[in-house]
Amino acid sequence: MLSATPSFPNTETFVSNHKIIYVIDDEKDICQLVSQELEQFGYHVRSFTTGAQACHAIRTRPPVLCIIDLGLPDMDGMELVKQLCELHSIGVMILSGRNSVPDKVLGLELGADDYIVKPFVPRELVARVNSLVRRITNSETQAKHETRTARFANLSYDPKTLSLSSTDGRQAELSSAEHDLLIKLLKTPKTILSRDQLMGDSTGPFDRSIDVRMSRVRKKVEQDPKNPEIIKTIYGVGYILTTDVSWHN
Amino acid sequence: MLSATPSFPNTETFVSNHKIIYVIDDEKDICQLVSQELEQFGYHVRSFTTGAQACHAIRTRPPVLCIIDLGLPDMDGMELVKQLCELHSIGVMILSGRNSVPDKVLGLELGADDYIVKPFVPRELVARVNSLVRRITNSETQAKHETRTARFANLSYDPKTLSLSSTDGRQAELSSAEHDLLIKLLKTPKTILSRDQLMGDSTGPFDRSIDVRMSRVRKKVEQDPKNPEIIKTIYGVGYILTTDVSWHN
DNA sequence: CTGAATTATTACAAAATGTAACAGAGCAAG
DNA sequence: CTTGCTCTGTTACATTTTGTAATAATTCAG
Repeated sequence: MLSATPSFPNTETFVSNHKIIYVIDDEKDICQLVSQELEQFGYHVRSFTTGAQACHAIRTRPPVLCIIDLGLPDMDGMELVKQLCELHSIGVMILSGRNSVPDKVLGLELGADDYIVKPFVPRELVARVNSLVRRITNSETQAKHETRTARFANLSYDPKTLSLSSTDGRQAELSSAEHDLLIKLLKTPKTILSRDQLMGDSTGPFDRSIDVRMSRVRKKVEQDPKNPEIIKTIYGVGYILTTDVSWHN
Repeated sequence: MLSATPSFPNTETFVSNHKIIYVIDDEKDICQLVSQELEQFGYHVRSFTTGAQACHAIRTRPPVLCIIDLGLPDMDGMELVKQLCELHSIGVMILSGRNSVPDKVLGLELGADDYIVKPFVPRELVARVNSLVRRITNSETQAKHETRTARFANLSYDPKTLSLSSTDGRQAELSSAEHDLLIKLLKTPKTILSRDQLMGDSTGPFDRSIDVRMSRVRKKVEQDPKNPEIIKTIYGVGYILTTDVSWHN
């Protein structure tokens, strides 16, 4: 049997980092504590003490997940959670002093992915963040295992051979980076994906490589790359695959 | 709808149920309790008291998620968790009597999505299951965007492509900010909406940006933008979409 | 009708995005 | 090892989107 294991696995290497996380809490101490802990694990953290500030930042630069205190000064935390969850597929963790079951249930049912009660153990918070980030950006692993062919618009993409073919006769081979991007879109169609979500890992915050990759994918996917129909840009947020996708063996 | 707890929002209807969940625990009582609770919420539950049985079933008929007790008789629970997480993109919740932080961290870092300590509150467990199922199925089939086409006045708006076309031949593409605005109007037709309601988030009280956006939307929507018919201004209050709206697939 | 308040529009600046061109890395063949 | 190729990120610049500020037009109370 497995007893208390003194050494944790070196999770830094497992989790793709440089991901952006927002901490929204009116208590500066909490922000600082959480930030510090997460930064140790390679995350890029920004703190906000009001909901309005956070909203603006989320719209400007969507993070991979938000850690939200329910007791904000300027708005109802639950309302913010709800909005966030409806808006994009950003991860939402509630960090609250309220320990009642109804509160937890309400938060989780509104769309939060986790609910942590203060006072909390920093290392456990990090583990939960890692877990959620892993789940959110999971399309990477799925991408590797996917062998079925995807059909969307008038296109057919075979992940085994990385080859794309259109009913109108066009054909193209994708590179692996292009493949990754396309697969992530195909796995989450009709959903806005932020640049962070599309970015596997290994990038700094001043990175435009996604845009270039997207441009390259569009060249092969779109009939008229200058007026994309299949992959649309959502200004200030990310990209979205507008078509349905079906998978075939 | 919601039987047990009328004070909670009716979010169960959002979660697509009839999903299969496996409960793996050597204590039959726990299995029974969890099963019963989850079935009330529409899940399809199967219980296993040994790891071997569960493994076989998982391979034969993969569930959307597994709830695993760490203390199994025939194998190390952690090992099972690890295998599950590596092999499939199945959700994994650990349900354990061990409350130590190292245990939690290990479990979560190995790949589990949640770690619940016994004794647990059944309703919270369900909420966490709902949350995780939502997250997992979201990444497969998700339509966070209105995908139907809206018809109003002599116009037709396709939110998938952000394109607007009129019976008289006019055509326009909306930007994403314009889209947001128009969608809000279309979702609540014949209702006065204040600027705050239309704004969504993140703006000070001295903000006229809505007016500008509205002006831009009108340029594309109205036949004669100088004399708007479809979107009227309510002086001192807000705006209103005057026409009926119907949605089509 | 007059004037203050509110809204519309225009012009401009800032921010975000698209993409061509370049450079470096990796790799296979010679 | 070198050569030539592909892939990929970076840079630079064009373009689009968006908000802000200034100005014009409209509404409403009196």
